[in-house]
Amino acid sequence: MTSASDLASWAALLADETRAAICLALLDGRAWTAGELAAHTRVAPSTATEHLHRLVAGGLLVERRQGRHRYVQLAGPSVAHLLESVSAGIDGRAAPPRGLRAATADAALRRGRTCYDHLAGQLGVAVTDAMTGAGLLDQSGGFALTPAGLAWFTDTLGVHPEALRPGSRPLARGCLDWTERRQHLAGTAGAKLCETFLHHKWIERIGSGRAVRLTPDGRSALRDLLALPDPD
Amino acid sequence: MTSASDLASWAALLADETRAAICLALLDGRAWTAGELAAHTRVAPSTATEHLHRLVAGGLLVERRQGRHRYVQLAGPSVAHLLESVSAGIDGRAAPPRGLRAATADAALRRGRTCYDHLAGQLGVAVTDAMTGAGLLDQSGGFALTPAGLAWFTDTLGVHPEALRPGSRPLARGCLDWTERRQHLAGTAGAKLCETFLHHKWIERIGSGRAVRLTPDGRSALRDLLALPDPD
DNA sequence: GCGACGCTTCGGCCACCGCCGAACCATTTC
DNA sequence: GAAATGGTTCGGCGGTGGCCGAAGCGTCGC
Repeated sequence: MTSASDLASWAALLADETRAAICLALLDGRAWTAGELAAHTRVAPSTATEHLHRLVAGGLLVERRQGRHRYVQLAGPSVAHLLESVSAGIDGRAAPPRGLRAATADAALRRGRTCYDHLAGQLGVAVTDAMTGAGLLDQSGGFALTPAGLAWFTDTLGVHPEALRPGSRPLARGCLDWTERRQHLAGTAGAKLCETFLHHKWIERIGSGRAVRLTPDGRSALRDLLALPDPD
Repeated sequence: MTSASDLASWAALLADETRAAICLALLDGRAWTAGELAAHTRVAPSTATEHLHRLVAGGLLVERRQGRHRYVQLAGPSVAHLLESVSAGIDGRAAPPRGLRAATADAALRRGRTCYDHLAGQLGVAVTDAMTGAGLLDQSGGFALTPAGLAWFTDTLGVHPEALRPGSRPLARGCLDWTERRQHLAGTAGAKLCETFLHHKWIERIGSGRAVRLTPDGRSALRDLLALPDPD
C-alpha cells in the first residue's frame, strides 16, 4: 500500500507553482523544450532545469535529448490520467474564473481541447456520443470499439490496422471530462482519432495551449462521417 | 480550468509526510481526534494542531468539536475518492514492501479493508461480484442497483428505504481497487452495506487501521445471503 | 474548586527549497 | 574558427515551513 512518504514525495512534485504549471502545460501531450517551459512559466532557464530534473527523477516526465535541445513530456497516459483526475477533483469545488480574458480562454477550453493525446471538451464528448450512436463504440460495458468501429478507423479514417492492435494500453477507454462531466473517448483509439483530425486539419490548435477549434473542413467531415450536426 | 496555483496549493497539503500520513489514516472513513493523529504520526500535539488547521482550511478535512475533543475526518466521498485515485496511481509503479511485518499487514489489507466508508480488497470485490451474479447489481452500463438489489437492501439487510433515496451522492458507484485492479461497490449503497456488515459483526476491524476481517458469522451470512463460497 | 486532560497559541530554531546571475559546456550557424 | 544559441552547474540569498517546548485555555472528573 502507499506509504505516507511515497504520497508526500509524489505530491511535493506538484506542490510548487512552477512545476504545477509545467505539468499542466504538458497535459497537451506534446513534447516541450526546456526553454519553452522556462518562458511559459516565466522563470530563468536555470530554474527550469532544476524543476525538470526533479520531475524526471520523480517519474512524472520523460526526456529526449536531441541536438542542443532537451525535450520533455509526460511519462505516459497513466500520469496524464492521474493529473486529469486531480485537476478535475480540485475543480469540483473551485470558483468560476475572474476576468474577461480568463473567461474567454475558459470558454475555448470548454468547447474543445486536447486531453493529453485525445479530444476532450464539448467537441470530444460530441464525437464520442456520435460514435456511440452510429454503433462504432459500445459504452454499455465500459468503453469498447465495435467491429464496425474498428473498420471505421481503418477504412474511413485510414488508420493503419497495426496501430490499433491491443497492447499494454487499452484500445478504448473512457476519460471523465472535467467541464462536461461526461465521458469521452481515450486510449489508443482516442489518440489515433485526435492525430487524424489534426493531420487532416479538421481541428487546429488555438495559440500555444490545449484549446482546439473545429475548422470548416472539420465541420463537414464530422457531418459526413458521423452525421454530426454542427456543434454550435 | 485548474490554475497552476490551485494545483500547487492542493498538492502542498499532501506534500508533507505527516499530513500525508494523517490523510491516509483518515481514509478509513472514521473521525479521529487530534491527539490520536498526533500519536499515530509521532509528532507533538502542537504540531498536529497546525497540520489539521491547514488541512481543514484547504478543504480536505472537516472538523467537529465535541467537549474537549476535536474530531476530524475527510471532507467527503469525493475527497476520499481523489485520495484513493492518487494512491492507486502511485502504487502503479511502487516496489513491493520490505519486511515481514509490512508483508503481513499488506496481506491483511489485500484481503479486506474499508475504503473510506465502503468495503474494498478481495472481500469487497468478492461481495460486489456475488451481488452482480445474483442480479442485484448491474455493471453493464456503469454501476447501478437493480430493482431486486434495492429490495435486497431494504428487505434482507433491513436498510431504511429513506437512506437509499438518490441524493447528491450516487447510490451505486464503482471504485477501482488498488490491490485487485477490479471495481468494487461504492456510493451510498456501498456505505450502507459496510455499515450493516459492521453492525452485525459480520466483519470486524483488525487493530486501529483500515484492515477488516470476516467473522465466522459473516462467513455464514455471506453464504446465506449471496451464495458466496468461503473466500479463502 | 481543584487537578487532570486535550488542545491551542506562541516563540524560536533549523532545514529545505525556489530563485537568480554568472560562468561554463555543447551544438549549430556563419 | 568565431559567434550565437540552448542548456547546465554552481554559489548565494531569502522566504517558507515543520518541529518542539512552554505557557495558556476550556472541559471533564472527583
